Amino acid sequence: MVATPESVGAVTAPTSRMSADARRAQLIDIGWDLLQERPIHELALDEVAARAGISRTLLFHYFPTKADFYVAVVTAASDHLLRPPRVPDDAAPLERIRRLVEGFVRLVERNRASYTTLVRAAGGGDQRVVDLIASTRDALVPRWLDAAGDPDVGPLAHLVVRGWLVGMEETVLTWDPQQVPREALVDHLVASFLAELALATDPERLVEVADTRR
Amino acid sequence: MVATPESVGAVTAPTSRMSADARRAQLIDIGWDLLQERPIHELALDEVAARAGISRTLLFHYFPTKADFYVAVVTAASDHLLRPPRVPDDAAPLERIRRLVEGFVRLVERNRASYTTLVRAAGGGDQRVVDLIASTRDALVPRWLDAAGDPDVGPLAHLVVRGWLVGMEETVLTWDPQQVPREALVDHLVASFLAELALATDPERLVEVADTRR
DNA sequence: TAGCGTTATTGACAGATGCTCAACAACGCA
DNA sequence: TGCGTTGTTGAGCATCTGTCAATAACGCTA
Repeated sequence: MVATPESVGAVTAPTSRMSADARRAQLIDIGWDLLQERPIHELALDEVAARAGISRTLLFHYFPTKADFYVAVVTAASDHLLRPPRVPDDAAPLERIRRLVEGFVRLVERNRASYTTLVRAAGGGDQRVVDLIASTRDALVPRWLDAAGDPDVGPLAHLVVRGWLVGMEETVLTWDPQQVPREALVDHLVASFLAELALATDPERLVEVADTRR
Repeated sequence: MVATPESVGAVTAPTSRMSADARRAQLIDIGWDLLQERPIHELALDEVAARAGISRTLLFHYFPTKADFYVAVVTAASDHLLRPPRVPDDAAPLERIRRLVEGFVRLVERNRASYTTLVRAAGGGDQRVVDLIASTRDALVPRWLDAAGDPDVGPLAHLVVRGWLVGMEETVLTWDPQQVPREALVDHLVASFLAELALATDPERLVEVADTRR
């Protein structure tokens, strides 16, 4: 279980003997909280242990190395934040894409700090974390293609849709609602995705995309 | 001076007394080489000093903390790799954008490992590095807008062009020339940028973009 | 309830690393 | 030749990761 914003700073009760699973979960929870405040190399395991009210040795009992601990924390956060979105089958492609965009914007609105921490972890940390984020992104591509009604596209479309997703991530993360209205952002992202996909598969369809914008 | 792929592993001569500037450059050079192999938190300053043939103390003389050293290394690499591209004024917008895309693809082709190291540094390291990469990207946006002949656009266009640039970065970095021909990639990116910009400013122009693809 | 195996838990220790301090030595200049 | 500037270093301190052997709490069975 990963810390949600509500549980941040929750003081854990003075610890007696805990079950292995509960202890692991507690430590990961604390690790995630602390990782919001500072990057991994500035985080001492002493502090994690202290917050849990246990000795540092016990931490090493559950996670052989600091890197292992780090990977466990980021993996848990990834499971929590990047849960694959559900798209209703009955809606039209345009509507399904809009739902996906809406879902992501909402996710960032609710967990901006956590999400930033997570994607930044993709860079600095362990190779396993880099791979984790990369494979999570890879897994996202077919979902968006399915939603668009274009499941079977060539390698170029796969490649650029993946890039588009990363670009959208950056766009939404740097988005300032004061400068750009929420609806304008969502509208643009939907049209942008359709245009990108059309360009990579069937350029004639671009005209249709233009139509949806008038 | 940042290490180019050619200078990697160059053994520096046994050191006598060096000028401050030369020593700094040498240390940054070595730091960059080592940063290609492993992330910053796995890099011991002992090793940097050993490669330079000096004591660890001297390293601290030039860079007060390890973080300072890291920032200096990444900054130097950024200056070298992200040098602002030159665009000829005489060409048409379409051609100028193509030049920019070509330039970036070529940059990645020549320095894939270095570039990956650099953008990954944006995540793991110091806050100053995060800011550096962010401001470098910000500075890139007006250049692309100028090239497209649309210097004065609204905040939405700024935002999405910035996102598009990050997406393109990801696309080119994960691009596998075996699966997608170089020309197809470049063609797509050019059209994609124009479509993105058109969507954010003047949707009617999308039709023109479609024309350039037939 | 007593005994016993399992395992959660810990204190003490070792090795590595970031960083400080005071002193030395090479160089330029009057 | 002498002197100030500065490039350079070894020794030492504090912190942090990781190890090891021992302890104590718990569940299970007789």
